[in-house]
Amino acid sequence: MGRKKLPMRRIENPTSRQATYAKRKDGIFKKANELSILCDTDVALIMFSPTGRLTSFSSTGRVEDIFLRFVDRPDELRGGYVCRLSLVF
Amino acid sequence: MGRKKLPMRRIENPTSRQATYAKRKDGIFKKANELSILCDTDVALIMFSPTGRLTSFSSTGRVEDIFLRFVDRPDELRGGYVCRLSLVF
DNA sequence: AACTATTTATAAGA
DNA sequence: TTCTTATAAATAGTT
Repeated sequence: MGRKKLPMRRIENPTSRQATYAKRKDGIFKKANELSILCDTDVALIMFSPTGRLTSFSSTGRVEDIFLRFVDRPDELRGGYVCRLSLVF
Repeated sequence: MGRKKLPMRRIENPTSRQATYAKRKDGIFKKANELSILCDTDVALIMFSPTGRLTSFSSTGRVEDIFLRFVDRPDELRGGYVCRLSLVF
């Protein structure tokens, strides 16, 4: 989106990187919130900013509660994807 | 987005709810992946489908690794938001 | 599973 | 830094 298409790689300029983080953090937050409401499902989200600040979101109770439901499942039922390894968009 | 604006409440029709979940799950996945690449930062995401299936994403290593960095912080530094309580969009 | 009309997110710019 | 806006991207309803 936006005036130009952003190449999908690390933004080298620290000011731009932080600015993009601030905007996209809000966006993904909103998406997580909407997903949990529209689909009546549980979502947990943990994000660290480029400067190390933490933001977390949980659709219900605490992040820990949702995380516990995650660790209770065997690996093969965790639906796990790791960035840059098995994810290609 | 889409042909009509969706009211921000639970989608009652189970087929529509699952269809919307499938689309938006992919979208938020993509956003999480892009955020971690563009801003060179860590992101973890856990989502349950309306039928209980789990999907997880981690920008680095395992979800557990990022979660451990979360629990290591005192509450006031966790940047926590809970849907429908402190979040208003 | 694809399509496309619309809505939404956001990169630059002010 | 907060606001604007041109453009890219996501997606609701449809086929």
